[in-house]
Amino acid sequence: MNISVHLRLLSFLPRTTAVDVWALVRVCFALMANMSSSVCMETPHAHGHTHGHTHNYNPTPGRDFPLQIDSCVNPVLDYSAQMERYRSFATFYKNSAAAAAATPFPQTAKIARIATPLFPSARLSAMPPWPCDNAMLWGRKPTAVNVNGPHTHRTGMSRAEPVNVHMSAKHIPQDSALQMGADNFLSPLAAEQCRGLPVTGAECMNRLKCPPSVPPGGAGEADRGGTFGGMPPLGGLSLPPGVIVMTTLHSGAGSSGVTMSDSAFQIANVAADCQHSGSSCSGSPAALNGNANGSCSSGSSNGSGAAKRKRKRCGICAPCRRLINCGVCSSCRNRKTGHQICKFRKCEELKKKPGSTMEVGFTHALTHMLGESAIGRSRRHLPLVLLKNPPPIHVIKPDSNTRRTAGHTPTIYPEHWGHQVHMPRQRDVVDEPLGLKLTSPQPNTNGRRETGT
DNA sequence: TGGGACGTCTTA
DNA sequence: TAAGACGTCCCA
Repeated sequence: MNISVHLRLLSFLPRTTAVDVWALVRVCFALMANMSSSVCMETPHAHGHTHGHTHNYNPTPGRDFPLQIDSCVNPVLDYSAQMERYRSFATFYKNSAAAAAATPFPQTAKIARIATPLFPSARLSAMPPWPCDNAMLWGRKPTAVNVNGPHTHRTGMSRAEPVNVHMSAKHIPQDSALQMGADNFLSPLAAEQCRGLPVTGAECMNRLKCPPSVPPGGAGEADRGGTFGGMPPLGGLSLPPGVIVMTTLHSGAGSSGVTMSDSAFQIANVAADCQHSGSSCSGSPAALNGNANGSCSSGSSNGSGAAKRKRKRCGICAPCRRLINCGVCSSCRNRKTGHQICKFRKCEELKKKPGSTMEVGFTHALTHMLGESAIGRSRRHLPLVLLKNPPPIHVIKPDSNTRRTAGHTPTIYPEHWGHQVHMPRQRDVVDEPLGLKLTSPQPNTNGRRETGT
């Protein structure tokens, strides 16, 4: 589907004013910009050609609608093709893992290789196959789009060529198509705000683009099949299937608000857990870390020597929100023996030693903000918005092909894409933030054998 | 009961 | 110090 198609449709309408036409054009452009690359801003009739191609288009009702439908399907075809490409590359990486392990490879290069989108085209062009995922995190500058001119060709785009309006979308190089889609959709402001934020591009896009009036759990991203607001679910080449879009309290574009949203939610979790688990915490921020120095105790793990509870993923940090195993890191390769989560999904909080978490800083901040030790007291002392409106997690229900076997988070390999996945249960996020159950140093009950391997 | 994942120790 | 290995926890 492309703009020209809509303009063709407009040709069937009664005569409208130029202003009306371009108002509709802008609407169509806003809706379709992220879906296709076959963009030509001319109306199909009688326009002066200053560019190199001509339009031999005579709309015939009843004959042209199949063409229009075909144009609508093209993005879906591209999507399937992208998924097929991804699976092939996933297979490639999987098969070549052994060879890669045997070959000396600089660590930085290895990380870069893993962290880079698996699509070669995306690597080459710094453009992921879905425009809204990690795109902005790669520092790609969106291209300004001028849709106001009556004869605007999008030849000013960075790498896009002039595209014939009659060219089917599937004949267009995918890079160009995707680039155009993303660039049309993103504003420079959005890119700047997303850059550097510890969020995925998808989430950033939601934060930036979702209107504040969209109620959590309503007609949100999940209901639209993972597409962004304002985009039709079919053909919206936005997110790979299974990627869950997490929205936050703040729908505004302020980066500070975004950061504060996550942080505040984490604080809320900490405080909530203290009360929820029947624990009693002192007002000391250190207690909130749940480390041995804290005075937070609970019924299940008191300081007298109860079993040390494992910390759990915070569910908030970027790695936690990453849902798909890279499949190529050592943890993924040695999953059976390593028993470790993908390195890129390892919770940032779990990477830290207990007691060196960020809650201390935010606890202080919140304490100062509220004028009292809210964390050490009760949920009643938390900002009401945090209690009544925790950041919603839109969970896409897994289909029948996606098993839920893990105790924590399902492992999603690239080859599982195409099925929908879901996030760690909300209870993991809300009820058991990291560290709170840790009370005192315990003898090593886990650990390896006494004798080396 | 199977499997994901954390904690800790060992090794390079 | 990072990475790997493995016991153990935890959950469905």
